Amino acid sequence: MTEVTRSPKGPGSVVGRIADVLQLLQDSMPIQRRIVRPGDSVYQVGQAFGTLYVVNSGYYKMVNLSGEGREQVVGLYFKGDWLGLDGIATAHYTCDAVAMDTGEVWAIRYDALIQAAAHTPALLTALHEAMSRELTRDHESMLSLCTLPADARVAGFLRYWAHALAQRGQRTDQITLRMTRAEIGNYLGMTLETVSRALSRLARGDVIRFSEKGRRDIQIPQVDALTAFIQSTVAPMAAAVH
Amino acid sequence: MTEVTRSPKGPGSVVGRIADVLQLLQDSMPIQRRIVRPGDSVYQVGQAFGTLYVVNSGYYKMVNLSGEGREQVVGLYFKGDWLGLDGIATAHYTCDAVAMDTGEVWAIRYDALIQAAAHTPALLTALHEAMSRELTRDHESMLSLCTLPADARVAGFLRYWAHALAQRGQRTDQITLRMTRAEIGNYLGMTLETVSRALSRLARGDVIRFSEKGRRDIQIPQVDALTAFIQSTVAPMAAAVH
DNA sequence: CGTTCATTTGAGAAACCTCAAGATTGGTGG
DNA sequence: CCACCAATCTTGAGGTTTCTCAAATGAACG
Repeated sequence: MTEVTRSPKGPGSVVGRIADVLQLLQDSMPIQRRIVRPGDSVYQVGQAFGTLYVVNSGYYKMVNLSGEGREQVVGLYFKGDWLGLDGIATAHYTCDAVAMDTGEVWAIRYDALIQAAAHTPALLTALHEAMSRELTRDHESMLSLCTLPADARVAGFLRYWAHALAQRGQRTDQITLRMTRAEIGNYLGMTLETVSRALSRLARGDVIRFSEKGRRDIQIPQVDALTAFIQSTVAPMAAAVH
Repeated sequence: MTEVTRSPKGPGSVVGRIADVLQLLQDSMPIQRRIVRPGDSVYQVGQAFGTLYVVNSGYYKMVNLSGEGREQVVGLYFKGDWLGLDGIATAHYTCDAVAMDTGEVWAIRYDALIQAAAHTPALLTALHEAMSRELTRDHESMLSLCTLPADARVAGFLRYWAHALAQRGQRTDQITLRMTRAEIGNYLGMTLETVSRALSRLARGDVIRFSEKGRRDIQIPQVDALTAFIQSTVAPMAAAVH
């Protein structure tokens, strides 16, 4: 375990760990702050790699483009997440990182990071944990894509978003999605109509509620209900044991 | 197009780079060699993380298990690939790494690797490239899963396997799959019957051929035909421009 | 040389997609 | 503040892909 100055949020908490990494970077590295607006690209596919970006605020999607125009959202990113890790191997970014809201990213030169890590090993730990976390997250995405029906994937998406907010100390009973139905559908491997129908069914079953403010504000009375719903779609006969 | 066949061992070739990494590890790190047999786990989910494994020979799959028994193959690994990277973030492995054939992996203590990297920076580069490559590969998997019909995903799987062999200096016109139809289907998000039908259709269209030796030996006269097939499924009306 | 597992193929069912029409929302200019 | 426009969202009906269930064939192994 690396010994980093702990944030006031409490040692060991996820909120604290995310804040700690940002603090650590700020203290030990040359950081270039960059404000982005909705739709801005942090970096684009094909661009020469050289810098990593750590999210300080805002919401971001990573979009993979195939040669012939197929387009795929392959990841969502929040405060404390790292962008640009895909570019290390080939020295070119392989995706577009797009801001879904106004926010701030911290640009960090990869070579400078490696140098600074020589006398601040915690930097290396932070980088490796970020990459490892993303691998695990990708694997969970594949698990959802391949084993869950559409409604459960949407429920899983909401749970993931709520969990990401909770980890960052924000309330999770009411979340505001930064994505259109089409973007959600692309991320989850279904059409926008299927997303809409899935949300309607979840609302009908009282797993979620739509706020009066608009269809992108969703109330989640209890996150556990989402988990229960997902499990019910995959093992509907769990009680029938004899 | 990658030029692998021309000078398989030449400097700068992919074959050379994979061999170089193995050589580097061997020269600069304490390595523990470990022989595995088909079905053996290199490591298992939940186990405490501590060591990474680099494939020296054999074929491996990474399997993600959800709590309730859902099971998902999330990656395939060949010579030179790293196993165990998912364990860094949480200090516990999050998947099972399973050998699909007899082979040898090199066990490397993560902390020893970090220490050795202090005076051999190339070790760090190799680790980061491995993680970054896997991220990019995961993104490509998601792209396939979400945007391609079943037949094209099977074609993409064969192309991926052939490409992996070509990068390692092996012939690619005849490949022996180490996976059952059920495993392939799990990896590609479809049932074993759909895999079987897709292979039959590819054979009928002469994109592949079955060897007389058995249904797991597949001849690929030209890898480009697989690419053409994939593109034909996603843009069938490409010629109709007016 | 039988037993077991893997594979192929068919027929019907289910999930999801496509196409289409309204309804709602958010932004913009009058 | 209101009216309008463009984009987004919802819902329905019908079509397509893929899954499920089933049976037969082929391969592997003691």
